[in-house]
Amino acid sequence: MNFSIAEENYIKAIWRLQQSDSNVTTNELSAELQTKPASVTDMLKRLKEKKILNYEPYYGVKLNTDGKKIALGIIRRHRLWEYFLVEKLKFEWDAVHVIAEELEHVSSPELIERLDHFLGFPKADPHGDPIPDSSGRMETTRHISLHQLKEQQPAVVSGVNDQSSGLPEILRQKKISIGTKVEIKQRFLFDGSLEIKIRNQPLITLSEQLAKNIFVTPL
Amino acid sequence: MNFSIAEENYIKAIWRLQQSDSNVTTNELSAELQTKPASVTDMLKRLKEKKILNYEPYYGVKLNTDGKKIALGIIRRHRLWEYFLVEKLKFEWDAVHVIAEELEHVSSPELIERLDHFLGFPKADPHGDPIPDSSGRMETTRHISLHQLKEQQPAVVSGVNDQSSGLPEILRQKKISIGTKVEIKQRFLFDGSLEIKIRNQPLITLSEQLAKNIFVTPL
DNA sequence: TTATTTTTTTAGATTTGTCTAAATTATAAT
DNA sequence: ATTATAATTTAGACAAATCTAAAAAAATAA
Ligand SMILES: [Mn+2]
Ligand SMILES: [Mn+2]
Ligand SMILES: [Mn+2]
Ligand SMILES: [Mn+2]
Repeated sequence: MNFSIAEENYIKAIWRLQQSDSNVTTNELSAELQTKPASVTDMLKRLKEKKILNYEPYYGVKLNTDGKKIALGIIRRHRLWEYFLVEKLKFEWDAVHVIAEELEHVSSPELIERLDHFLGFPKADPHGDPIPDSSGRMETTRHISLHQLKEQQPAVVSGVNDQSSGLPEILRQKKISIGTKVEIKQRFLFDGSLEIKIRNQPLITLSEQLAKNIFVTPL
Repeated sequence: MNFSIAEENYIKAIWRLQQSDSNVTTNELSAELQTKPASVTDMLKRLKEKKILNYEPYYGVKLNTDGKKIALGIIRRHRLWEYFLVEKLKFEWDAVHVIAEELEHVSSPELIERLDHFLGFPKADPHGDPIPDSSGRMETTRHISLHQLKEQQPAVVSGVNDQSSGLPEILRQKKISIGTKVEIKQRFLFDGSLEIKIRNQPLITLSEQLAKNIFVTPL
């Protein structure tokens, strides 16, 4: 089956929301996609027709097996393009999400397989998010935000928020990137800021805002 | 101003038809775009509203200065992507046109400038068609089809039809590619076939059909 | 349990891009 | 100069994707 750009954006949004909350509501989707709830209802009815999700009026929606596979195909395209934009075209990684939102809808399977090969079959995109393989399999990363990390618990930076602009600049200055080993030494309740220890570096301070945009995997 | 995918496809089609025939008709466009003449009329009225072309009901259409600039932007994107697909992803050049038809509509100027840089500022796409620069300037190639070339007139292959599938295979077998020096030794009126001389090679035979899909610049 | 608030759906309208069938205009033929 | 043919436009319809305003249902509070 073939999906329009609008349909693909809905499918991807449902998939994303479904990760944290298995049942996705109309209002959640409307917020995620910047549309009105009435438009969401219309689209859900159309996608139900196409048999890729279970939609129960008033009770929310959930992608079925086919729907999930389609979503992972779109996510694969999105993340491969993001990797291309950063690794080959030398974009900063806070600029690529918007462009990949468009590129992900180019629908040639052969294009994506060749792109994957050209890029050397990357496992993760520039934000640390795993790239599904051509059959839709993807490693489930179990990472939490640095803000949620316990004190004195060593962890490695495994991801960053893909939407926030200006993040690369501040992380470069703080000498933090994906793969950096970190540990929270002190947390201030006053403003949520953190004192962080990085190997061979003096203690550095991170704001709550910043810590919420960095994701880590505890060791 | 911003243009939809449908609008961009019309603009590009008008530009192409306008090259051989300054005044473009509704039926020509309808054939080129595989739509009905009535749909063309509707779109021409919309594009006239946007002031990128001169459209006189019953008398055809012509892009104005703004329209031509927009067209060249789309053509630039199309041809840069084609170059990328062949040079980097190793597609055969008969497969790339369809994919570039989609990629050309991704609308980030920064993306295209970086892609151009990444590719080393190529001057022509895989079919020998010139790539406009970022301000829309493009060398005007004056090439004719090999079928139209005069006998005994040396010429160099400067382009191939970008739409015909199977062309790379036969040209590889005949040892013809862009840059090859050719000369027609004999033309058979019976079937329009040609006897061609290529440097250091025995005479080869080309069908009329094939000769019409190869473009040359007389020396 | 009833009333209030919030969420969601329905009804009806709009824009874009397409179509078919009919009417109109231009062009070619007699 | 009519008439016939071909090209083009208009009229009216439709699907996709969106919206606003109103109605309905569900969740929450009193
Ligand atoms: Mn998108
Ligand atoms: Mn990403
Ligand atoms: Mn196109
Ligand atoms: Mn081309």
